[in-house]
Amino acid sequence: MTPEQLSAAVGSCVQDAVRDGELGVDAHAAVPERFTVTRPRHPEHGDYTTTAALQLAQHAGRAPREIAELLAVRLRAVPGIAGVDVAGPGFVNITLAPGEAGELARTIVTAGPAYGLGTALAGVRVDLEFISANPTGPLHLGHARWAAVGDALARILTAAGAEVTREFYINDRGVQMDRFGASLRAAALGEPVPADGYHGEYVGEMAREILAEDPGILALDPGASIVAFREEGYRRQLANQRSELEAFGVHFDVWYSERELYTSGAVERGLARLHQAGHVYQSDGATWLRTTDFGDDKDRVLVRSDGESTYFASDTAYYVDKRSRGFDVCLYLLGADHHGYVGRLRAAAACAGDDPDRTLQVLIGQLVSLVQGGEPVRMSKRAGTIITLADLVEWVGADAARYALTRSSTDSPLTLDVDVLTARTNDNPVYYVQYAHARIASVLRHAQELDLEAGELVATLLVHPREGDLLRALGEFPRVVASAAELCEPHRVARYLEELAGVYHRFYDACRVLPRGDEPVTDRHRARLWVCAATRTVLANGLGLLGVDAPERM
RNA sequence: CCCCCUGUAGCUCAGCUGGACAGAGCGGCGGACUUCUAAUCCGAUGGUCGCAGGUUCGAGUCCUGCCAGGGGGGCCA
Repeated sequence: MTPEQLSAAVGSCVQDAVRDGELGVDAHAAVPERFTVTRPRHPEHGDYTTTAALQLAQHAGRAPREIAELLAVRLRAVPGIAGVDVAGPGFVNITLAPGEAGELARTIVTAGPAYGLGTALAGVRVDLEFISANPTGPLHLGHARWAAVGDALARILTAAGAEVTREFYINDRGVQMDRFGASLRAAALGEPVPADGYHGEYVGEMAREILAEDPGILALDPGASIVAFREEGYRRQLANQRSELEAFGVHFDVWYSERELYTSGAVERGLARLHQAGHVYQSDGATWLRTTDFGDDKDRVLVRSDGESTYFASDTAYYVDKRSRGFDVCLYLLGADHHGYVGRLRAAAACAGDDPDRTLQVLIGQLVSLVQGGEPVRMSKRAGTIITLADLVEWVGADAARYALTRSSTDSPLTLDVDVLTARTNDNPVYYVQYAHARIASVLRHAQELDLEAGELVATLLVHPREGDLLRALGEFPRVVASAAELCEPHRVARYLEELAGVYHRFYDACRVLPRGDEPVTDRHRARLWVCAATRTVLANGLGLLGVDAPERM
């Protein structure tokens, strides 16, 4: 019996009790159809606990303990439930019949890669935009966080049934691009880079490459030369970013150019839509969007008095364009330094006629910093002391990097310690999790060598406390995936895997799986092999959601 | 002035969207390798959950106000 099935059983017991008028609750009152069952911290509280009675007591005419007793009577009649106790103020503690938990091993092994998938977001089309760096420099550590988190989130939302498009918005329009071109040209000429330009070492390197390939580029008049450098630099930088991300295991379905937004007429269409909705006005020679109609603290300029469109115009038009491409939800992953966007973006969505609560979701992630030798390492794309995504992958490998970046809540600032990450010690929990997987793979290899097929599962033999712990942990996986998707919090999967790995290691320590020496093969050996196979499946599925490899050997 | 995030064990951080006596890893202390991978496990130690109120059967979790740290507020990008 899975937690989901148990939860449904509790729900139907409640419904029946309400229907029979046992609870003193109005039959038409809003009673939840499902009550979550949780794993109690202490074993003496049973396998699962529900607080349904405590919740029902709010609008019932009976004391919580009385309700709990009534539910207990009904739950005891449910097949697969061995015992029900009422404790404390009205907790209902449930103990499953021997073998019920063990059957989960069969369920998991049978489902294989499908174990953990859900349908909560079935049919929902999600546009997930993340990173969206300027094509003027390498991807840095901050981008690395969004790359890891964004890709993991995409995988998790997909597992919850959503149809996800990973989208990268290329900021290839505006003065930063011109500054990039001017910086490249200055470097090629051996002149100092303008103060407002780009000063990283990569600028000089790239300038030399461009010059080597096209020596005539400096013969152009300065304006044309800057444009030529800009375009060639753009092309190379974008290609670099793309290959760095592929090396990191992150693949985007759509690379959307801001320029394209203009050449395709998307900006005009977006502005027309806003005009039509009546939220656009002229003032001081500029075109404004009345975002204050929808909670923004001031109106925003769409077209400046000099005729240039603002970034806000692009962002708004881009949103409208995404919606017109059929996405139900536009999900943005932004750094904390862009949180000022959220209010105006929501207002813009509302101006376009949408309900931002439904169609727009913005995740604000805190910044990443780096320490080395106890000293903070400044990272600035313009200053040149920059740690890139490629550096990180080279130093610690994609797995460790992705895992370290994904296991923390994006609400927390993340500090990566170069010394720790480069030392390759077991400080990094990814090894702990991967080791559990490799350990199981090893056991299963030995089983195969012994010609010991898992065979028939006699689930009632799985009665050791560590086996119970492991099975209960395995049962949590679908709910972890579902909540990670609902809350857009990939780190929940990582934390769960660490817990599962720990539970497995303790099981392994206490429960011998394979027969020793000439010991005859028993059903207990076989049952434990089933549990190992199930654990391996969940570890592999979970690591897969994070984009981290599940190694056969370590 | 306004907005966002954070404050939990020596350190880095979880805390299942309000439940039972507050958790993990790392560091430090003490143990376990003739046996399936010791990248592991076990034990002891370690916390007025920033402070003060409030909501209720019940608060690390929700509300209000403070304190501290970080990040933002533009006809910049």
